[in-house]
Amino acid sequence: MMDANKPVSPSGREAILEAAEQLFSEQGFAGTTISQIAERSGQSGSLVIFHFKSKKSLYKAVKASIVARYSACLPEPIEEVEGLHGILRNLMRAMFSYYRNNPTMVRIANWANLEGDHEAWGGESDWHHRYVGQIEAAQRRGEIRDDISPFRALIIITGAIHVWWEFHDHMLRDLDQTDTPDAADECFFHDLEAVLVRGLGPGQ
Amino acid sequence: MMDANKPVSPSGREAILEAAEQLFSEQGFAGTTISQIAERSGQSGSLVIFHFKSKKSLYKAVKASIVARYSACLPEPIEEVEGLHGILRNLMRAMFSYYRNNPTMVRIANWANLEGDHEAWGGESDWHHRYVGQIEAAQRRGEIRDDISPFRALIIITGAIHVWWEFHDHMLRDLDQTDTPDAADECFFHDLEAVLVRGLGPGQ
DNA sequence: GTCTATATCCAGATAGAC
DNA sequence: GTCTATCTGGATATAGAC
Repeated sequence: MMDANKPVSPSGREAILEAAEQLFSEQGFAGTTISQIAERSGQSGSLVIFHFKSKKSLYKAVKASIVARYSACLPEPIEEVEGLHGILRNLMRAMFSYYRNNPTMVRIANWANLEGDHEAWGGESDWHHRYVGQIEAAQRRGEIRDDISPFRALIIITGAIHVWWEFHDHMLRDLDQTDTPDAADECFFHDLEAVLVRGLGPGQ
Repeated sequence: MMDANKPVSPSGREAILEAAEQLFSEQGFAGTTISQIAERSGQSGSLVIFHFKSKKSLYKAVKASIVARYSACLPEPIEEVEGLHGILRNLMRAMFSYYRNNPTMVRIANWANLEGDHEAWGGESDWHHRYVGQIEAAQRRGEIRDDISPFRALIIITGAIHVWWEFHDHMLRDLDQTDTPDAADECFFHDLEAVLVRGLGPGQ
């Protein structure tokens, strides 16, 4: 009789998937070996292959599982949100919590980008288009300046946040003055919002 | 008799270094093999080891050569530049041409960041501090709003440009409306500048 | 400096017993 | 499903002749 709920201690297959996700995110595909995955998951190397056929397809399974697990967390299409302030806060808050809560996904996406993997991150494109649409609508309502393309406005917003996380450690080590990482995130959020509200606002 | 000038056709060692730079930038360290480097450089695998001792140290040599070659191209400390507009254009133009002209460096730096290599890109830190200093000075002169930390202002500026290049292909494929890549770069530069000039400007 | 040959190791993957 | 044993290939690196 199958138990529909997640088991308390993960099955062998689950343990492998989890260990693989960690290791791929730390070291990338080429930098990770099946033995490492076996060791960290407490399973044997042959079991890894038994469950997933090949290293390559395990990698795909990891990505698929991430997408399945987190696509629900992607910024929701909160249609009622209006106004530059609302759109900005909504988008920024969603991205911040997204990046904060999914460190392995962020890293794997970065590896995948370098490796030339341009598929599979399915939801992302929809997500972009949805926000582009929101920005366009706000422009029509006169809430966002309309001399900037909505596509590029979105990149400016998301780019700053993306880079903040991509070089998080690097920046805190090198340049930041704040005490704790959390405080640094807060400050960045605050300053970025201030710049964007004014930079994207209407009027001249 | 040594020729001080670069030979027209690169020596074996140079050819290896060049091929290695390409391949590391395309596939990362773990994803690249000595055989590939040998093949692309037209040399033998043993020669690669002969010249560079090990794959690891060849990787270091590649990074060192990149730094040596391009550190001169880093945005210069044009002290006379004043005013938000001047600083912005100066920084943005420098970064754009930098990214555009050094694609292998950009990719290798991204690999290195994921691989956890937090040294070696020596000039970068000085470079950041210099710009932070410029922004601070402009704030004291009242040319840039002073409720934003100079450090975070720099991240907002450089972040947008960095991401633009990191996902250049991705974005052009997915979202952009312009005809040519060059035109897309132009437009992005233009829009980003417009947003930042207003977003970072003084007063309210 | 350049080659051939080779050592060594370990990766990914298979076979088959249990 | 899980194990042990094993295959095969390819990786880094060395040795030594030329």
